[in-house]
Amino acid sequence: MKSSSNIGAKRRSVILSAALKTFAENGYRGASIQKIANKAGLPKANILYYFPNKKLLYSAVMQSILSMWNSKFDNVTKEDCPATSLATYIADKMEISRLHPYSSKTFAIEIINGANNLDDSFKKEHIAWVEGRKNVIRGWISDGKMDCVNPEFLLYHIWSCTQHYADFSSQIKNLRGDYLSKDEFKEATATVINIILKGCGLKVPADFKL
Amino acid sequence: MKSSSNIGAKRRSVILSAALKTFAENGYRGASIQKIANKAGLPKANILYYFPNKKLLYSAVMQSILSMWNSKFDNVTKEDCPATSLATYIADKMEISRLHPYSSKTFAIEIINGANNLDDSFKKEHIAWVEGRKNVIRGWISDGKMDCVNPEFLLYHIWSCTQHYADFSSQIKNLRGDYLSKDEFKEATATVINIILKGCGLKVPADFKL
DNA sequence: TAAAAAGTAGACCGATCGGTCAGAAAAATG
DNA sequence: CATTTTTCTGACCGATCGGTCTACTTTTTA
Repeated sequence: MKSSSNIGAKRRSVILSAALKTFAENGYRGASIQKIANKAGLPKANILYYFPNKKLLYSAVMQSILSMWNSKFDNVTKEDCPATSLATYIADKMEISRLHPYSSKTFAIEIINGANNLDDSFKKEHIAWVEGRKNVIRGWISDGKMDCVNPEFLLYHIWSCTQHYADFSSQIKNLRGDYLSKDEFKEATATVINIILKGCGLKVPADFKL
Repeated sequence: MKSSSNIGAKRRSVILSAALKTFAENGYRGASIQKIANKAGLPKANILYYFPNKKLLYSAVMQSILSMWNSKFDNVTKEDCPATSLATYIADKMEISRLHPYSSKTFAIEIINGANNLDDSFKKEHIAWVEGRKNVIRGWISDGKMDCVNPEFLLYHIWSCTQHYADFSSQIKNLRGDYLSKDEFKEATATVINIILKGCGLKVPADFKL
């Protein structure tokens, strides 16, 4: 029956991950279909069999990245503990940077280049998400649970610090001689959490564990 | 006399800024010499008259970016006030993000893509610079002037938060409807300074002005 | 002012780009 | 087994790529 779609799904997945890595290392234009094909171990024409053109392949890669970005923080309300919620969010984002650096890099390049290949639907979703999270943070502030910090700038702050460990990993490697180990990543995560939470007038909960 | 080198210097400068913008918006491969020529208002062959090939043009662009990276923080010692020094450094970096976003973006893309086009000499300089700054921060910590924060991670923290406002400006524009105004940039700068300084156990000096 | 040097620019080159196509190979179906 | 459908792939296409070359114009120099 549909074991045909089985091999198709497997190929698609191989191509997507080869494409993700190639886009992250070369940018959109620099990632030729031939390079992607080489990395996937398939002839070029086979890539175009599964993804009729480069834009569609790129969109599929971008879609797989965005679907990975949902987090527990999406459902946090102002009744939740701000310290725990923010610390968890930061830790989650750091874990994404550690485990999926190519996704972070490809997304970063897309934004840096002007975000011209992102659906308007995603952009609107993103605006709504941020609006909701800002309201939660505002609630925490007006309840006196944390310092009066511009909620939007706080979100930027969290995104930038955490994504940095994926996007700028080559710089970090140059400075340290090697990529961060899992333990070093844990220490970096603790540092980011400490600075941001303390910087917002929050204490890292005693029962919070990485 | 050397009015010949005058027009040459002028052309070089026009080409460099057109190239910078084109690299930032398209990445290295996506920035074709033709695109750069169009943006500079010159025929393609004229670009190649001043910069014999694309790599050399890119290197020249990168060099002009790196020469802009020098800051007052380079000469700070552990005798200086950490709060003032760090606040000033952050403010300087934010000002670079505001005034030279294309430089920041082009540099970011280079690092994200693996930093394969940076001279080893620059990389070594960078390592030495970081080592020096880490020692200053360690001095502040051991003198009890600030919290015990991993100096390297603190530098990463500062770099990421400040460069974010240049590199991810398209995302910020999408969320706010427009780019940050000069005043909004000032507010963002204050927020970054507050979070990081407080996060390190420092107080923003009363006499510190943006 | 004449020679030399610097700057301009169109035509052109081989290589690579994204993408098409026809037909072979493999797999599923009846 | 026959046939239909899916998957695979080398050959090929026009466009664009980075880069060269040559001839022309402008500017500088002696």
